[in-house]
Amino acid sequence: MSLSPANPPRSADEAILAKDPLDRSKDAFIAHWADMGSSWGVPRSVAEVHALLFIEGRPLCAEDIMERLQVSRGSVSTTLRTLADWGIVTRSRQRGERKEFFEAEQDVWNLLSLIVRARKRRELEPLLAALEDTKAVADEDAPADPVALKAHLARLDSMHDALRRLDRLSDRFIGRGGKGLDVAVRLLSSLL
Amino acid sequence: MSLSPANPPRSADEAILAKDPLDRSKDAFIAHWADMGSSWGVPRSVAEVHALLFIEGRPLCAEDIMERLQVSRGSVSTTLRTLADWGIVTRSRQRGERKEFFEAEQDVWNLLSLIVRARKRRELEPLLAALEDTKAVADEDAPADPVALKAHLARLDSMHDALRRLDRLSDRFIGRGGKGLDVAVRLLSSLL
DNA sequence: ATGAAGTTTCAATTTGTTCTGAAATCGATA
DNA sequence: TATCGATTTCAGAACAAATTGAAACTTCAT
Repeated sequence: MSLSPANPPRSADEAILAKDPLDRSKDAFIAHWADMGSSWGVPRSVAEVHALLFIEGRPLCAEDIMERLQVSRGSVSTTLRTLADWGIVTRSRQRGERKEFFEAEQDVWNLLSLIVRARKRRELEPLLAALEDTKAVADEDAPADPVALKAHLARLDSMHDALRRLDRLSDRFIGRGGKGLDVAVRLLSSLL
Repeated sequence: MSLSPANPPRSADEAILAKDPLDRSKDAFIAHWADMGSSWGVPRSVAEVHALLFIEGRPLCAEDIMERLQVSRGSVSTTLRTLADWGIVTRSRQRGERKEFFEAEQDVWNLLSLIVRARKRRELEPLLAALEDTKAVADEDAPADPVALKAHLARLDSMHDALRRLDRLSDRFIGRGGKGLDVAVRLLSSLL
């Protein structure tokens, strides 16, 4: 059991318990980041662990996280695997320590790039493939109503084209060796 | 009750029942769009209704949607309100009809702009405000460890700055008029 | 006013997701 | 290879979200 500054708030409005202002601020950050995560389909606890690692800015081990966030071993384990898969958290060994430590990407643009990259791979690419199939299905056999068919294909195409464009763009700016998200943003900003 | 080509698949792999290829293709689109929605935190049924309206490309009434997607009246009502709030579906009256009809934005770039705009308002802006508070909390009173405090504030700032930048960017390119996103993407593409 | 058609609301339920905790597994050490 | 600390797995528990269905409400025509 721990006597440390634990009890992080589970929702954005409860950051009231910790004593040290610094810890209260960390708790607040964790809570807000978790709220954001939730509404983007990231499990709350995943976002919480990430927020903790980001805001601590130093490697923590599983136990540290369990105590600080008051979650189970199992949950921490799965959560860390997820974050490592996305590439926004990296495992590291600490000299002389047997256990693993984890730390979060600290550069925000890099962080955002990694997030975008992961979602592109997991979601955008499969959708593009699916849209191809969907188009194929439409004129498989018996094109009953040629006019309706044409309009339908036009709709699918407009969607497919737009998404493919975003896909290619992100390859350029976000993909490994790409120019970087920050460059893209700077460029756009400068172009008024 | 309906004898129409109903029974839409609930998940991407079941688009096997309908007879007309056109309908099967529509079902496939609906399923894939719904899958995508789910992983972005949009309730499946909301994404399904939107996909149906988009792919039909013509106004439908609540009853049409209920039958086609086999969902309850209540669900359709809530769902349509959500979509209307986001601005990607509009209500319309049909000459001589008492009931309301709904149709989806057909221009994909416009659609994407509207989605981004809605999420910015609902999620990004509140988060930015919350980060301000979070910074304020940190040096409320008793700055126990000045060095740690400075590092902490630096982390919060880097996050805050990056997000604020995205916020301002989206104002420029997505704010009101339709073609903003389209233009932004074209610009970036052309800049290699 | 009254009734018919359409829509919204909301409590109860169903459905789906995340978390826990203990057991199994891993892997470094001696 | 036996041991010990650390990690992963997984079935069930706990929790959260979405859906239903029926009642209440709104609107329009007469």
